[in-house]
Amino acid sequence: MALTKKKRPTLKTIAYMTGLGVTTVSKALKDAPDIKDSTKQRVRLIAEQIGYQPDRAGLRLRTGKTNVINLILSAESEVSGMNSELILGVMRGLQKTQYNLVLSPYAVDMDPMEAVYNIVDTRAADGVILSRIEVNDRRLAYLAKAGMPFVTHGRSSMGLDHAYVDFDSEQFARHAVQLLATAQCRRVAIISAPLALSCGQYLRQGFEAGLKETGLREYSTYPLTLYDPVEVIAESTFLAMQQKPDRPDAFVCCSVGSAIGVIGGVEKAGLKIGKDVHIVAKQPPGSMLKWFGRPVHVIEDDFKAAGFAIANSLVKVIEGAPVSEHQAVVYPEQWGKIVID
Amino acid sequence: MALTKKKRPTLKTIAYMTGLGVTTVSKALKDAPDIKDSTKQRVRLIAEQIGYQPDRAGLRLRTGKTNVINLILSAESEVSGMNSELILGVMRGLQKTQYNLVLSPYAVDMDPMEAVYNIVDTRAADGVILSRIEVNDRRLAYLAKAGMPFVTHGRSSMGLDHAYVDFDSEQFARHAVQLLATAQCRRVAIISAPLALSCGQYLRQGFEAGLKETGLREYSTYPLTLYDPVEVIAESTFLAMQQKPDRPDAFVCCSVGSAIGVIGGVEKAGLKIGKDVHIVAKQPPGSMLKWFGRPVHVIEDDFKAAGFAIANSLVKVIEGAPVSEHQAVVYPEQWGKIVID
DNA sequence: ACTGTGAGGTAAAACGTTACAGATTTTGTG
DNA sequence: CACAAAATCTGTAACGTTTTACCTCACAGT
Repeated sequence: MALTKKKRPTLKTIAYMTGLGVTTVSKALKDAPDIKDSTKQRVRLIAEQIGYQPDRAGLRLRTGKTNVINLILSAESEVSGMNSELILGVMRGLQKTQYNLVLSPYAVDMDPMEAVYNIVDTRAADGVILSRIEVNDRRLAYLAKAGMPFVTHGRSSMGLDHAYVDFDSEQFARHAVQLLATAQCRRVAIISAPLALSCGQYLRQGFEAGLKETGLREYSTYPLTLYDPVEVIAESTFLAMQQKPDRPDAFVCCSVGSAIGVIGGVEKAGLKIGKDVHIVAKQPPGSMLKWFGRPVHVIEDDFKAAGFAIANSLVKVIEGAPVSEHQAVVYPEQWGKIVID
Repeated sequence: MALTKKKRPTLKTIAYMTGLGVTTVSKALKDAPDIKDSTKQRVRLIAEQIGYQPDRAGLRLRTGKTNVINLILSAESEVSGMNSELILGVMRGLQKTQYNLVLSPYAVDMDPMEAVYNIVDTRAADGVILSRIEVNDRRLAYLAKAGMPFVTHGRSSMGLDHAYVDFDSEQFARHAVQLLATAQCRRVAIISAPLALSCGQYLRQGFEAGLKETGLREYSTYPLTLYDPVEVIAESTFLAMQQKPDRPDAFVCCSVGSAIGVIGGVEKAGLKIGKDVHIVAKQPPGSMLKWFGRPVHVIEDDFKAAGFAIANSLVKVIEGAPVSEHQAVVYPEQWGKIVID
């Protein structure tokens, strides 16, 4: 019985119920100054009662405001744990806001610009979140020129002033080398990010600064990045371990996966982590790394917190806040926590 | 230069360019039967040229079609790897379609129905994807009654015919017990999903069927689920190992995290995986579990593939396909692959 | 009595789209 | 050639919202 097909209430509904005009209701609900207080009260009461919620399509059509935030991310599963944490953080940051989060994939086999083009010229979102930022990232240039607000996870070095939240990769790499120096290491290898990415650059800089400060040498011929499969990293590490006189005795790993690969390679060569080889790794909080039970120096990079901060910043930037006030480089105060079996 | 503020082309633009009416253009683009072929050609050509794309807001306002698919997921990071893979799969499945993927968080501290209510009565999506399905899930009942298409990751047992993609948990648990029986185990514990979840039920059924077939006994007093923190699982396992005469010598682990916890607990007690204790675990492909180098029987649950299938099914269901044609229970053909150090 | 002012309200238009009911042109038939 | 029928095209209204410009009324000042 009475499967009353209650239609969604609109401004018109409220107008009818109050006896006012649609315009008046609209203004009352947004607290315009030219509506009597008592009227506003009345309108709000009814709106509340019947559960009025503005129609997103009508609003969007009229005002151009989409109430959508678009998160562009790689559709590959590499480092998917990182993506996952970032998404979670963004979701939480957007939770109490009016914004919907939509995900745009960007496959490796397509032009990275495509997603950006699409969002900009269909005006599909009020703001955009990007990660995997390149040193010279055309996407950012395009978004900036188009006047589309955006916040990136990672800085860029193209003289473009934009909002970002970034882990201090430079400091991480420097500290990592220092830690390894105090552990009496001599030859250190780094499994970094590709140099095309801005974090790759910062890691490099920090790493080299660390080498200079400590006098450690780099075990170079090691062109791996954290995007390489664990298998590959393990195998390369195994091979490196065979270089009897000159084998690396220390690794800086910029991801959990690469640390695991290195552990695998080292142990396959019959050597021992924490004795023959020392590792400093970056990981998100709660990573499984510690359950490996190997003594690895760990520095935490909290992707979820980053996502949260990014979401908050983006909302502010959309509301017109200057991007210069939303540029954060973060680093855990308590770094170098050592996890031992 | 000429930063011509090119406005987005609309039907009106094309109408003006072709000299036709807006209605005609609209119909031509959707291949209506009452438009001359040559006209359609002409309209399509121009639309192509100027890069016309229908306005989502206008369309949605007029037709009620949102072109949005909503994925509801827990905002907690527990088992986030799984979420992540599922999301990736869904993204890929929606890649070439007209649909946008929007993510709705559902925090533990809020009514699980809230997200569903919201989507339904603001008509925020054309279809919904749900996971973590309960035996008797009110969300599904509500969606069904509201006529909102949905596909779940997991079955439900409430006599409601709906579309789903599900891993065959029952078979998994049964096979797991069989594998453990051939390894000469006697007392087996299971770290399952909560019984409130439908997969918890299936796991239980399969587990008990396996016990009956093989004559193995359950090490019961073990109320943990895969949602418990790894630390807790490790500690409980450690304690269980102290029950000298009656300690479990086998574990069925329904997630990577629980397997890791069990490994931790067992080894803390000074026992050896593969000798004193055997483990069968379920994991997504590419999990880090194998790098633990412990001999664990592994059966793969491909969340990404599930997400992909779910997305495809949902699109079909939205288009009116009967849900009975979109009910899949999957299980890897090649199961019981054994990973040894 | 006329004018001006401010408070409180409103109708109409517009955003981009499609359904509906016509309108116009072309074709077929006797 | 007339006229019906078919083919092709079009204007209007509507979806829900906000903006713009306008209306009405009461009241104060002259």
